[in-house]
Amino acid sequence: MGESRRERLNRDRVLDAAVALADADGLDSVSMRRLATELGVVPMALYKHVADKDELLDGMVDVALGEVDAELPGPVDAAGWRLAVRGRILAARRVQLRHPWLRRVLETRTTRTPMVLAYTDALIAGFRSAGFSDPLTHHVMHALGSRIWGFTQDLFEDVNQPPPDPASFELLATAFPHIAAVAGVAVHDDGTVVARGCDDQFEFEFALDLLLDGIARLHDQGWLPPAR
Amino acid sequence: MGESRRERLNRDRVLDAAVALADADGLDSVSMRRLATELGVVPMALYKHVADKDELLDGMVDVALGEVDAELPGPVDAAGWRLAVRGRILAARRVQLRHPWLRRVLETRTTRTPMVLAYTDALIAGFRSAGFSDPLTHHVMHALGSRIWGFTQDLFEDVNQPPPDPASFELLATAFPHIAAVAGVAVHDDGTVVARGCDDQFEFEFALDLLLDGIARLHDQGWLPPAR
DNA sequence: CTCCTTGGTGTACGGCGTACACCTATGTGT
DNA sequence: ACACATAGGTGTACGCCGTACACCAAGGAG
Repeated sequence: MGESRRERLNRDRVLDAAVALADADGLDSVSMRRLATELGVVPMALYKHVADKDELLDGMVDVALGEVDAELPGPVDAAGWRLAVRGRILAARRVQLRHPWLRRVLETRTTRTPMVLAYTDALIAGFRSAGFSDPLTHHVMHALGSRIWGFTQDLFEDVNQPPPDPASFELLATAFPHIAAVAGVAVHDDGTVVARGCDDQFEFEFALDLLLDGIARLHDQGWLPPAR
Repeated sequence: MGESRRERLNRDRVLDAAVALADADGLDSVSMRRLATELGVVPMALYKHVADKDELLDGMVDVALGEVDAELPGPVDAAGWRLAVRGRILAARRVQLRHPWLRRVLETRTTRTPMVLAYTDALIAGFRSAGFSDPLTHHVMHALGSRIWGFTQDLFEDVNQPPPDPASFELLATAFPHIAAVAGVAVHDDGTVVARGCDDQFEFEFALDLLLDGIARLHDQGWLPPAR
C-alpha cells in the first residue's frame, strides 16, 4: 500500500525545512513545534536528527553559509587580496539578503561549526597569501568584525525608514536637529517631508571600502605591532 | 504600623532592579516572573509600571545609556571632532563593559528611545560641528555601525578564548591552518600550546582608529557624494 | 524468523509573556 | 471626618515554548 507513505526524515530535510520556514515566516516562527507540523511530524521526532534547538540553528547557519561559494564572482584569488576579500564578503552579503534571519542567528551563536571556520579560514587566507603579517591579519579581522558575514548592525538606519508624518518629524527635528539633518530627510517649503531612505548596498560598500583602504595603507606601510 | 511595609513600586525601581538582575545573573535571568520575585511582588504587578517586556528592555537600555555622560573624559568637544567622537565612544564602551547584556539588548531593539536618539544626536553633532557635510556624516555613522555603542560583534574572538588542549588544537590547525596561525596561538617546540588570548581593548581601539583615520582622510580631502 | 537498531509517538513538566477580573491602599474634595 | 475615585498589587488562566522520558513501529542483518 501507501504511495502516500511519508518520506523518511533526515537531518538535511529538517535543516532545509527550517531554513525555508525562516525565509518565509521569519526566525520567530522557527520553533520545534511549528517546524515539526511543517514536516508533518510530532515535535519530538526532530530530536532524533538534531540534539536541541541550538544545534538546529547552527545547522541553519551552515546551510546558508554553504551558499556563499556559489555566489563568489569566480576564481578571483589571483587578482589580489583586496578583490578576493571584497568579493567574498559581498558574496556573503548576497546570501544574507536572501536569508534575513542569518544576521540574528549568527549574532547569538557562539559555537563555531566547521563551515563557519572554513569561511573564516578562507578569508584569512586572502590576507596572509598577500603577505600580511599574522598580527596585522588578526587585528584586521577584528576590525572587519561582523562585516565579514556581509552584514552590519545598522542601528541607525530605521530612523528614516517609515516616512514620518510632518508633525512627529517636526518634533524630532527640534529635539534632535543633528539626526534630522543627517537622516536623509528633506523638508520642503510647503512643509511636506521627503525621506529618501538610504541605499543599504551603498552604505555597506562605503564602509567596507573605507576599512579596506585603511587596511591596505597599513599593509603597504609595513605596519608593526606597537612596541611594548 | 509596619516599618516592614514594603516600599511602593515605581518605574525606576523596576528598571534598576532589572539592570541589577541582568548585571548579576545575566540577561536570560531577566524574566518578568523572576524580576517580580526579586522585587517581592507578583509578576503582573510589573505591568502597572511597564507596558510589556519590550518596554522593560528599552528602559534598561536607557538606564545604561544614561551612565555614558558620567564616563565622558570631560568637556572635550572643543578639542576637535576626533577626540570628541573617540571619547564618547570609549565612554560608551566602558558602560558596556559594566553591563555586558547591553550589547545583546541593543542588537535586538528596533525602537529608539529619546535616550538613544540623544546619544546618536550628540555623536552626529561632533561631526557636523567640525564641518562634515551631511551626506558624509550619514555614511560615516553607518560605517561606525554598532561601534558607536562601544561594542563589536567579535564573532572571531572566542576561537582562542579557552586554551585548547593540544590534541584538538592540532586538529583545528591542520584543517584550518590560517585561523590557527592568526589566532594568537603559539605552538612551542615541546608541543605545548600557548594562547595569548587577545586584548579586546586594543582590538577595539585599533579598529576605531582605523575607521577614524579613514574618516579624517575623507573629510580632509573634501569628500563629495558620487555623481549619479 | 528473530533481534537490534533507528525513527516516530504521546504524555508531561516547568518555564515564559500577558489578558482579565478582582481587591486594596492611598490621597483628594467636601 | 468621610465618601469616593484612582493607582497599585493580586490570582487565575491561556497558549506558547523547549525537551525529558517511556513507549512503540518499522526495517535491515544474522
